[in-house]
Amino acid sequence: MDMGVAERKERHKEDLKKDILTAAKELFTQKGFEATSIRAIAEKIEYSPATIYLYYKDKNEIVHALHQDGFRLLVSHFEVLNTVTNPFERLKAMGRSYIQFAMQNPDIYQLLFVMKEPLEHVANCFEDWHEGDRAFDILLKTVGECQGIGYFKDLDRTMLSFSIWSTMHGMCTLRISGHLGHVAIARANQVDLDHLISGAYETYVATLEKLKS
Amino acid sequence: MDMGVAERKERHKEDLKKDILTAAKELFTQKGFEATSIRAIAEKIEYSPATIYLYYKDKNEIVHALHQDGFRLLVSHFEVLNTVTNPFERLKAMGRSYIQFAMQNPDIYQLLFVMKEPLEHVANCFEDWHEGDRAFDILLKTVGECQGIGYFKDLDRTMLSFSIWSTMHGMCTLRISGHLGHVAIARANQVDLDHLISGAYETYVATLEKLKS
DNA sequence: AAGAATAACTAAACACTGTTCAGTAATATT
DNA sequence: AATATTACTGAACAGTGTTTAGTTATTCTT
Repeated sequence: MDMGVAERKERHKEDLKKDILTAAKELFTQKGFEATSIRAIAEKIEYSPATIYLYYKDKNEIVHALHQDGFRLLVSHFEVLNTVTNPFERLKAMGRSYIQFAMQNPDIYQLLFVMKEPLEHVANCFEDWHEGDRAFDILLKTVGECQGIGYFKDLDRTMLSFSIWSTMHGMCTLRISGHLGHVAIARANQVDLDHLISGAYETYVATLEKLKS
Repeated sequence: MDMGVAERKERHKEDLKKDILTAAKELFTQKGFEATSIRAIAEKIEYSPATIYLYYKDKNEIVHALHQDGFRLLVSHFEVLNTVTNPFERLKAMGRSYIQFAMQNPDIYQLLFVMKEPLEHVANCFEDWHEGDRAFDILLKTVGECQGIGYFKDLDRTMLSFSIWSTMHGMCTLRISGHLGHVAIARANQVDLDHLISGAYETYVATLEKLKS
């Protein structure tokens, strides 16, 4: 087999691998996660279900691949914020970006931060999940810089970062899972949940604002 | 059929309905949620799978029934705290209770606050979910009382309550889902995740503490 | 007490799911 | 042209939630 043909075939194989991924991503975000079957993905790319297993050993491996994509997307959201020089302003913008990311891509958000399966897959692979760590590193660094200009003076940087992340994550998951909506509707406080979320976020920001010495 | 026999049969039916529930609860907390099948529940109570559908129309209806139990358990955790007179101390204790509840009953916690299915079932039923609202009402009331003694003066009570709930929920879910562990291990900061959680919580409490005018 | 009605229960099936494996068809190498 | 390799798939396995037709067992009526 001459070199050109080998390359073409290799390219085709990688194309197909990507096709599976994009088909999966589309179905996941459309139908939701549990509702997407290997058979449905196979049908979308017009191959047999068994073929998918030649490119991904598991359904989890597919999820894991999307995982990496998702994190790259999130981190790219954050990287725009480097233009904001004031670290506290940057921290506030990060929070808003985080919420925005979760609201715009609820299924991907769940994939990254709620589902256990891809995480277990990562645990066996060691190698990656670097993307995920980088996102947290950005938060850690920003909190550190905030401390540099007088915020959060006597608080542990790591603990505070976890606490902030938890608040963001809690807001996003309560919104996505529908539990926030349920409590809100029961109270008829606020029908527009996006306003409720941003209201709660602004209130949280207000509490952080007061932590300047 | 005389009255005594009718009662006995009725009693037996309700017993069986409860037996299904306790079997389901046991399996859920043991094997996890997704891993528990109707067939497994049926085998545990030594009945046919089809019998379960005579007592519960859905798997979701079973989940929903456990839902109510779970909320009662959570609220009972909170009711002990009525002995704490200082509202801010009570709020702090509530947070700790909430975390403790989630750590001791991770599957029930997920059932109450993460899973969508039982929530959708509630949406069709209207009637209940009162238990869930009561839990949030307790938080709302406590935050209000804190404002009465000078805390959170210029903050919206409802928004702050949502924010606090989000923080608690975020900590618990990140812990339960394993995502907290993953980031922590990658940093080798803290192997004991329970210490990490309580550390993050204490840091959060410290931020709230400073919001007294 | 015998027959009709009702209630409780279940075997078996349906339409799914993820996954595996033997086997086929197409391509490349010798 | 014959062989080896690669890409792919049909069919099956073991499992899922759920439904339905049918079988017992119990109760009511005559």
